[in-house]
Amino acid sequence: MKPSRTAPPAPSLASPRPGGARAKLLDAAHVTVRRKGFAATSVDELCAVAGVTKGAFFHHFASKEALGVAAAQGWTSRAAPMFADPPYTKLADPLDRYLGHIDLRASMLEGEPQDFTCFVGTVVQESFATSEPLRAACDASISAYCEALAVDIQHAIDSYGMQQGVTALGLAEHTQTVLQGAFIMAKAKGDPQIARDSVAHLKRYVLMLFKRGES
Amino acid sequence: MKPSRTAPPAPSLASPRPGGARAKLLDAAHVTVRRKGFAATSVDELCAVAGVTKGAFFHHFASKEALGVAAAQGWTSRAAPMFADPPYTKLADPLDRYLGHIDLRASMLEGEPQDFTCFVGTVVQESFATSEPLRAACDASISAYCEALAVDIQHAIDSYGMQQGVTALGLAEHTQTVLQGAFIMAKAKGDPQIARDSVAHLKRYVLMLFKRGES
DNA sequence: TGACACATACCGACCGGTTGGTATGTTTAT
DNA sequence: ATAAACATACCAACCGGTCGGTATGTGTCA
Repeated sequence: MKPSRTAPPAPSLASPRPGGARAKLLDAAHVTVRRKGFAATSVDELCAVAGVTKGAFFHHFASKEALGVAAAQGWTSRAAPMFADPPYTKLADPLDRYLGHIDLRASMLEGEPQDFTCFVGTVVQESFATSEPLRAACDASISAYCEALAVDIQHAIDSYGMQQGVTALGLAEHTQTVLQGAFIMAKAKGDPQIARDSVAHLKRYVLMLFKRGES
Repeated sequence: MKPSRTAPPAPSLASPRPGGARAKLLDAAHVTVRRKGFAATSVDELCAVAGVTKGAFFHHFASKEALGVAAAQGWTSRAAPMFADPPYTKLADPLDRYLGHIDLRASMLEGEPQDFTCFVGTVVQESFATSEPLRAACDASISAYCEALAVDIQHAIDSYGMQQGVTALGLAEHTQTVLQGAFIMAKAKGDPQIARDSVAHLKRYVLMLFKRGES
């Protein structure tokens, strides 16, 4: 609430040093919050995981909520290379690029849920009604993902055609919906297999929509 | 942790009185936890919402975790009438019954997210790695839903046939996956429209799978 | 070059309030 | 009467956040 005492508590916007306390706290949040949730993760624990002190925490972030907002923004940048780097992005057919992305997401569903699930999906579920800044930051991250994915889908629709009522952004959002739901199912079962199965259903749907599937 | 002092703290299993403190606390948990999450909901707040005292709370539940387990079990019973009562359950065609259920779930996606989202989905996301009893109770509730839904789907498959790789239980689980994901998206956007859109995609998929849809 | 002014990064003891949980007394239905 | 159902009072641990302080740059002017 208060604008703090003498020094503004978010000064390192121009210097996101890789080994600095700020970056280490953001990493610690991505790891710890995905395992325990946001509310159940204390500032002290975040500091312990990051190997910094509480003084450093409140030097870089005005509050725990502000750390959450910054971590949500950082999650988007962390996920960005997933769209730029992989080999399937070089494919000529935009539908192949979309399908390649779905395959990539399916292949990531391995190991422990806390290692493949989504930081912003976890946070928004707890905070949507209690913290508008957190909700908005998580929404921005999810929306950025959907909009990036919608580009290839739109190109695929332009090439292959599409039935009424299906839009590129809508299909991208449905893709994200299935992934978020798959994370919850994997957490409930303690096994990522059920998540892979749902992504397989999604791929089958996409193939049928674009009339590439058979039977 | 400790097995408690003199009186066992869960004595009212044989007397689930409708107006009793136990039932009121379970209701309060369903309402409050869906809005704020499990960890962020304190025992004091639960008691205040239920209109009972802390003494009553720990008379009926050995711990906050035990309340969560009981509330997850209670969520299943609370959702049960949704499968037994509605008019579509009287339809002769099992596929119509499945589609009727999807329509019902879509029609429920209105108002504030905290009023239509899933208690066990919310809880399991926070607790899957930190409380095995909670995770198991949420898993049991979700699995019961999927198995109930799979009955009609299996009948539909028996009538209409199905391509390889698609099972009744798998499709029921995918249905649940889309719903859980839709809840998260609605929370992020603060608007249930995106959730309804995803359920529409699910229905289109089911229609195509059973070759009832066109183009 | 060097010294002064100032900003940034970080430390860790400390604070008041809240937390889940306990101990014990009182009411109520059988 | 008696046991379950509830209320009151309380506690130690932990919570997010604040505090005064230090160490290390970094720009500036002589």
